[in-house]
Amino acid sequence: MPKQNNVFKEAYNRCLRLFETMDALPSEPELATRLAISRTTVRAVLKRLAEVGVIEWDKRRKQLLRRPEPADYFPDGETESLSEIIERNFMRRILAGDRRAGMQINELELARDIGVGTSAVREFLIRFSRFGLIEKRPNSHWVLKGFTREFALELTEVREMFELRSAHAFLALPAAHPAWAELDRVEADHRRLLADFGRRWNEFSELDERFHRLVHSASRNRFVVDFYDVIAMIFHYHYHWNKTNEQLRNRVAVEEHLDYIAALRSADPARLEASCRAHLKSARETLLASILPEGPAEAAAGELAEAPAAS
Amino acid sequence: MPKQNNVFKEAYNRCLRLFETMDALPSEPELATRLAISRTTVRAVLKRLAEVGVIEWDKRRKQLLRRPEPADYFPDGETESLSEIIERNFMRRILAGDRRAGMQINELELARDIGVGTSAVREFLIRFSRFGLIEKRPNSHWVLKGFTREFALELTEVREMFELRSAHAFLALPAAHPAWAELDRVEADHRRLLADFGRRWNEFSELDERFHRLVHSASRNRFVVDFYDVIAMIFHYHYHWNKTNEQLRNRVAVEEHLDYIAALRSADPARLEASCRAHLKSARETLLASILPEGPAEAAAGELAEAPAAS
DNA sequence: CAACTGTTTTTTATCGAGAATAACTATTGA
DNA sequence: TCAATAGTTATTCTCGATAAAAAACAGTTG
Repeated sequence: MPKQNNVFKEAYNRCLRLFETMDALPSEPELATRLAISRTTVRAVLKRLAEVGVIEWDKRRKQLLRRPEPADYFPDGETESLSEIIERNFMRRILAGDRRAGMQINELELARDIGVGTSAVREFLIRFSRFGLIEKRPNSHWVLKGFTREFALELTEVREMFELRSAHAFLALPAAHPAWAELDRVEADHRRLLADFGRRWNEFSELDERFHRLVHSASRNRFVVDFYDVIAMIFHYHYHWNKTNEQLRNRVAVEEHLDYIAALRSADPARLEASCRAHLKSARETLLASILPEGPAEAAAGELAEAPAAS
Repeated sequence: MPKQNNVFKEAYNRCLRLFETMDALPSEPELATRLAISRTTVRAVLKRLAEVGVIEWDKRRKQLLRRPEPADYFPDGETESLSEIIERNFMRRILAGDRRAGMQINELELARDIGVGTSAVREFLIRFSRFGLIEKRPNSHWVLKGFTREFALELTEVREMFELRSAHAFLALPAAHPAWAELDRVEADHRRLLADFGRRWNEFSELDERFHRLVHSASRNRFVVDFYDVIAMIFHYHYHWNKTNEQLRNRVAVEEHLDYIAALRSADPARLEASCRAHLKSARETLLASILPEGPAEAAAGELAEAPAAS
């Protein structure tokens, strides 16, 4: 079974969503641009829509016959890409389940458990390795280094270094730079969120990433920007699984962000430094608090795993 | 033709080299440890050695029949691993050959040109992408971002941030830490190199990496340490292909290293800062000098390549 | 004739197979 | 008995095949 047509299915769903509020149907190239897919897939989607009776399609005469209904959509599970499936499964395993450091990771077993080919798992692991949580023993297995306290400290150390530098670089951006406009929008979204916090507090995670990526982008340095992928990945799963005090934590973070944004606008480096540091400190503490304290048993397991590698 | 047996061949060659000066043949597990391979491969090697008549092998009675001759060795080229072959080819293409930024990279074409399977190329590109020189358009091609001036500046910016911090962390290492002993050895090797510089100056590249990795290791931060892989890769190919003033550059660098080492020993943060900065500055200038100045044509090419990505 | 549609070619994403290798288990002989 | 060896099983690494998706090419139409 080579390649699932999840690009098609996902595009089909997004197309339906589009047609719920759209009357004049756009041309094939325009749809392709809108959905960020190739025209080949657009035509497949249109063909199916015509078959199902949502639209009438004769060359360049396209007409909406009826509004899409919930039953028209493909189920969520089928639109997920293979790498997303693998990532979700893998992260659940190492963050939630049996996450002993030093544990071996078996490509074949992972592939069988998730129900995908080994190549997909291999490529995922290679991509994932840049996050520093796993390490390859050539011609042999992968070693799980574990989402440990050390990992969190190393991560936040670099994060703080990069973000402080980026924040200062932000100050130096010319007033006409689009980042300032985006900062306005991000701030407005923060205030909107705060106004209805009781209901929408769980939207914070997304906003958090958007704000910090904006700050990092001011560094104009691909290594700094790319490093945020590591942070985003960790925080994504962290937000996803660690629910203790979540609402309060998020509320504090929103306030800190607003202070941080004000500091960026103040053009006062000292104030920015203080505000940025304060926020980074509480982010670090939150992350550290979510990590189970490790006993010496864990360290021993790590050493045990180290030994057979040499032989 | 699945999988080249280059681990076997390389182990075979190293085994021959071992047997040139060895009389009592060791056991299988011991040989495996010595050659850092599995016993299975050791047995394959022994089997072949017996077939060729270098040894006699009956269960646990092994005997050397004759000394290995040059003709017994496998040719060197065949001992290179697949990923090394791909890396070398790829780097030659983008650093030496047609290195227009924005250029598309075609997996299939690369695989055909190099003469390997597509999976090997895919996996290489995924691994290589963390160096920030290429970027994937999902479901589509890779884009070469190019070894440009911007790349070099972004690389050195992070490098300087990390190395300064690591150098200061080095000062704080306890006197008993093994890094100080390694620093002694590295310094001694620098002096030895300097004593016979006219002949051995091209050994500097290796020593350079060893020294800087030692400094970075003091950070005790996997992201800092791993980042040196990017630097090492770039400098490796840079040393390999840019031969202008090479000897002089290396000599200057050796002197700077010695000053840097002395500064580490001085326990004087201000002196260390100055010495480290001076060396990093000249490293940056050397790297920048090796990059061809880019005209506006290059930037235009980059923009052109950006456009079709959306469609 | 520019934008669109129809058709064909190329490339990517994924799986399964098989050689090379590692890991595990049983055996042997001093 | 126990360390070294022999035999067996499991896993990684690589390739080739195939469907999905993208891209290129070739006609159409207002």
